[in-house]
Amino acid sequence: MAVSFDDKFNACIQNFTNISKPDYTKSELNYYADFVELTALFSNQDGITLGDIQDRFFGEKDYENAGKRDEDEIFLQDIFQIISERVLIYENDYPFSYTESEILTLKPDLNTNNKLYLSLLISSKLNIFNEFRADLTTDFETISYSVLKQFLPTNSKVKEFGKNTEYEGNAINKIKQLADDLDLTVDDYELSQVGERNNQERGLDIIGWLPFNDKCGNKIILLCQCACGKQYESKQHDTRRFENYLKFYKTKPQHTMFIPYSLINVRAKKFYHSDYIEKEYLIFERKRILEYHKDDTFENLESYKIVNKCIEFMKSGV
DNA sequence: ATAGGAGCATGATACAGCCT
DNA sequence: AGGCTGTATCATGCTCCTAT
Repeated sequence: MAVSFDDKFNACIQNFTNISKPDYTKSELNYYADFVELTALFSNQDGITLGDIQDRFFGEKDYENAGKRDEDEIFLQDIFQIISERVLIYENDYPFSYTESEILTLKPDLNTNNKLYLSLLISSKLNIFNEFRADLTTDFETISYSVLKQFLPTNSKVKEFGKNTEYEGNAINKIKQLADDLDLTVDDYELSQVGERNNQERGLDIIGWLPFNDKCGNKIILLCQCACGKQYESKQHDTRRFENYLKFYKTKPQHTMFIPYSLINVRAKKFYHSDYIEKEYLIFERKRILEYHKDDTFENLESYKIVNKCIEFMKSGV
């Protein structure tokens, strides 16, 4: 009854084929750019052009007036503008080449970071890679863990609190153990509000802190949440709950999110979708994750296998 | 068996823009 | 003005998964 890897993969390909045009909101060009990159990944080795995407998105459409047609044309150009930007900002990490002839194609030889890029791309399209959802979300947490370790000074502590956690018992017990590790006390009333039968993590996936040898609770602490789904906005409150459970001492924890989407807007030196990102959050998005992933964590993950399968699939030229 | 969590789909509602 | 249409937002519910 076990579904094989190949079956799952084929189901994903089918999911992708069934979507001729994803219906994100018009302004979400990033998401469309991701979809275009996926199209290039699953095309045969010839790559794709703006015209191919035009056919895929609007092939059936009868235009009543030229204005609408122009509007769609500009929309497509804006998407490819984002892709041109990505070529520049991701440099060697970018797994695609976008040539002078304006063909988007997968590079022939991909290094680990190129594959990690593809993994993040796939993880941000869980509706398509639905069959691998569990693998992709747990692997994303593992990747985020490794990134945070690389990002923080070498003596800092980084722990997984979600999947693969070393903390045991129900949520209340996990939080108590964590408080102990951090030399903090818990707010008993707030903690009593957590169900005894809640065995999970209450929205904290990873935690990192800069330790001191003393037992004083005054320290820099990062509370991290990993979110693959498109609704990462709505998960931003999750780590805030820990400000109720734990009595932080003279410092505020740094709320942090890991997101597989590409959010850096180079020209503005800010984020795309900036209005979705709350105050006082540190964001690790696609570009930053690639910048700080330096060890071999990724190569041992299921998502690495999935990426390789995609590449193999593309080269077989179906 | 059960609870909790992740993520998505769906449907109701409100609203802006456009046509007549 | 009235009505049509596409779009955005929100709450709800569904499915799948995991830990106990």
